[in-house]
Amino acid sequence: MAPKVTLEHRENTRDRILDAAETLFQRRGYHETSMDEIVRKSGMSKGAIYGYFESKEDLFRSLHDRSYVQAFESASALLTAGGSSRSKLERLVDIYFLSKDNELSRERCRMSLEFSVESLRMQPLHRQQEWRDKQLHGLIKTMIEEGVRDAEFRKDLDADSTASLLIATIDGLILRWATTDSKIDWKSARDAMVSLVLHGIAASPSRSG
Amino acid sequence: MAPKVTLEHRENTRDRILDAAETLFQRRGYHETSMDEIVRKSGMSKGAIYGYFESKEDLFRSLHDRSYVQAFESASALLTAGGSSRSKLERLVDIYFLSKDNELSRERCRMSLEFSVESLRMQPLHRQQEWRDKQLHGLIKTMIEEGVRDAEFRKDLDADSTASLLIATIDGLILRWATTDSKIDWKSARDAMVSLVLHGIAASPSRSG
Amino acid sequence: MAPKVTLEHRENTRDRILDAAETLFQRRGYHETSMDEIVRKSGMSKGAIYGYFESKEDLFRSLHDRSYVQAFESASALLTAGGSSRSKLERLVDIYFLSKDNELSRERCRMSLEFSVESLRMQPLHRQQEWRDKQLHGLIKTMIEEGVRDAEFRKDLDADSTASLLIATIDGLILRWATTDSKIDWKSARDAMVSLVLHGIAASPSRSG
Amino acid sequence: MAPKVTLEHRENTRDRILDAAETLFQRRGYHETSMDEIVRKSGMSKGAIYGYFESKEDLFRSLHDRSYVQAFESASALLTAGGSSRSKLERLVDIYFLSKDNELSRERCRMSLEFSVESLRMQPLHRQQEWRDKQLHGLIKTMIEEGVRDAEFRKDLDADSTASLLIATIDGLILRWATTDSKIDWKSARDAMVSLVLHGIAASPSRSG
DNA sequence: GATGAATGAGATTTCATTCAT
DNA sequence: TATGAATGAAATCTCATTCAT
Repeated sequence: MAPKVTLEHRENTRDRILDAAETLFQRRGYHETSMDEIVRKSGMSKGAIYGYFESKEDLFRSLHDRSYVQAFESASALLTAGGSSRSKLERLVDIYFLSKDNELSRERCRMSLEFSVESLRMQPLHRQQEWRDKQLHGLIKTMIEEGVRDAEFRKDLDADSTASLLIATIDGLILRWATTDSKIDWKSARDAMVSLVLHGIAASPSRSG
Repeated sequence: MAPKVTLEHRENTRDRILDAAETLFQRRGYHETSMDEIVRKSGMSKGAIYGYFESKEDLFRSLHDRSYVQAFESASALLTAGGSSRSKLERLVDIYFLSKDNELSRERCRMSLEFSVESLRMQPLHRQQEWRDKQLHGLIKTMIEEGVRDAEFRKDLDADSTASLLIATIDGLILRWATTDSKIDWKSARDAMVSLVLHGIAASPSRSG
Repeated sequence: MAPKVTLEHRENTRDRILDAAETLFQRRGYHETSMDEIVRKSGMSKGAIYGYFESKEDLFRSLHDRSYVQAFESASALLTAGGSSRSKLERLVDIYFLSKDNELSRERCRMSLEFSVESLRMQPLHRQQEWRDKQLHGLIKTMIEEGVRDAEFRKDLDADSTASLLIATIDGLILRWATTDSKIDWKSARDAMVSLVLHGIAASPSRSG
Repeated sequence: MAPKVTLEHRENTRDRILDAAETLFQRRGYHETSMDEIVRKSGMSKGAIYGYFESKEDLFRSLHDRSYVQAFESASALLTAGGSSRSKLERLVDIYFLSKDNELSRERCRMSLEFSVESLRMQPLHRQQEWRDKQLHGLIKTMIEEGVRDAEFRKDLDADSTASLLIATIDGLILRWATTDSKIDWKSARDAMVSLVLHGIAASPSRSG
């Protein structure tokens, strides 16, 4: 009856279910994972799971929520910490790819990608997702503006479109990474990307639009 | 009963099925589309469809094949045509986004994305997909090498990793595009991207990395 | 902790649960109403409800009990009160249709009907129900016998079968009433019924069997 | 491929499913009967049943349809056949209670009653049901008008409300019949009812309104 | 070859009831 | 005694695929 105990208990149980679902969705994909498997993995009963989540889709959604909040907090912390804009850029890229235990997580990227696809058919979520995208966009835009202010980045950069491109580029790397089986030397790929983003590929530093 | 007629007929029928599937997969997604719907849309019988395709997955695969071949041919043609490397870059971006009728097709991007996700669980296809990625990679690598040779691009570019990044960036834009509902001015987004890729974001043209 | 207070409390709680169930069963039907909804509506806990009622079915049964007792008391009172047999007949019909607040209650009729259906599969209850039917039958039989004695009704009436028919006719009206959505002028329907029951439809007053 | 064979086949299969469902719904009730039981009883596969009926509810609806059409045709035939109005009245009552094999079918009445209850929550069907009630009403109204014209029935009868009452009375008998377990001598109950309906219960033939 | 009725395993979800706290 | 989290059997329905005609 003590509410604190009950609440804590609910949190734990919820997390237990989310953990099981995360493992399975990452390993086998959303559609290939059945609720029965989540039941088995989590050790909970079917009814219990439906007491915490309205549906399989809601479970997926909630799982994404948790990941997003974790990732956003990490990104937020790193970007507000000190350091050069360049180093922030590097760390930003890392956040996307490193899981809790600082391991590159291809599975995680795959799930994230699958979520992007599925979320297209989840109307109410879609709104939320767009809001979050804006949040992230704002964060990175600020980082770029700081870089411009500190003269690390070009004066004539449009912070808005640059932020969009940056995000897209990182997303693209995730997609590649998630999609490929061949070993990639992650560090050098990241460095190459940062270098490209910093200096571009053009021969002359002439400014064209 | 001339075999040629029959072959032509088979081709047509096959395309009819693929067209129906394409429309439905794009509109409702792969998992949400049932074979019954494809039967209805295509006007073919169930047996007929299974005469042309081994399974629903095979149908999806074949559909992707057709799209890929079309896109690759377009890319190939554009890149071997004349023009500056910069203009090639611009056109390359366009190819990804423009459907047959030169319309931006968000639906198409979505299906392509869904295919990327699904293909992860389709082992035999996966190989093929990697081979194709290499093909595309080679095409773009060649384009970059030409750009370097013609002194349009920086001398110290690593063609390999630059090609990867380029592809990733474009993929990322697709993902954004497919995932977002808000109107995007496509031309200016593309120009911003090309500009970024060409000149980078760094303030000074000093070469680091 | 005086036992009387506790008993009173139990009665109140019991009624609170019955009220909640009544509202829901009438609004959504027995099968469509879940125990969770009753929990929510009544503001009681699950355990509490199961402390008062053995099962959902028992709850339904008890609810019917309460309604029946109320209705039977009303019928009993009206019939033993003075007045012509004809006026008793009229009032009898009304009792069936008027809820506590003297409003015609279609919902109530519907629930009563649903109960009749469900009770068929509730063996122990069935007995009770038959006993009650007999009780009501007796009440009405007595009323008819009085009517005959007072020369308001035909001498050759068989009180038994006439009572049955009378009940059936009223039940039939309930069924119609419960089942129809169209507005019915209740008073004139009742008067027509009483008139029909009194005088029959035959042209001549000749007595045939 | 011959359509006639296929159509006939479909009809037969459909009827086979309906027969199985009818038996079970009558024996155990709608809610207590599971689709699995219907599968077992009909000898069809689950998929097959869902190929013929959209849902369990649709199956119930269709079953009622079939019964209704049969009953209405019988009623229609009997009423348009010759004979006195009184004999028509008697036969009308019988139709309600006698199944195909001319057996009194309590089970059938129960199912019909349960359908009345369930249909309240089936909106689209509800409309149809009301239309049917009107159809039946019209049929009986005509019968009464003929009785009046032939001077078998009282001149001052209102055909409309009398038809309503008549139907209600029969429905009430069904309800009683369906609801009771005790043996009822059907013939004498019917005769008593017809007699009551013809001559009323009032002592004097004085016409009151 | 073509057809589409039939299959049936398996998916998600519900909900009356129990029982540890 | 009261609570409400947990249970888990059972329900409805889906759908890729097969195969007799």
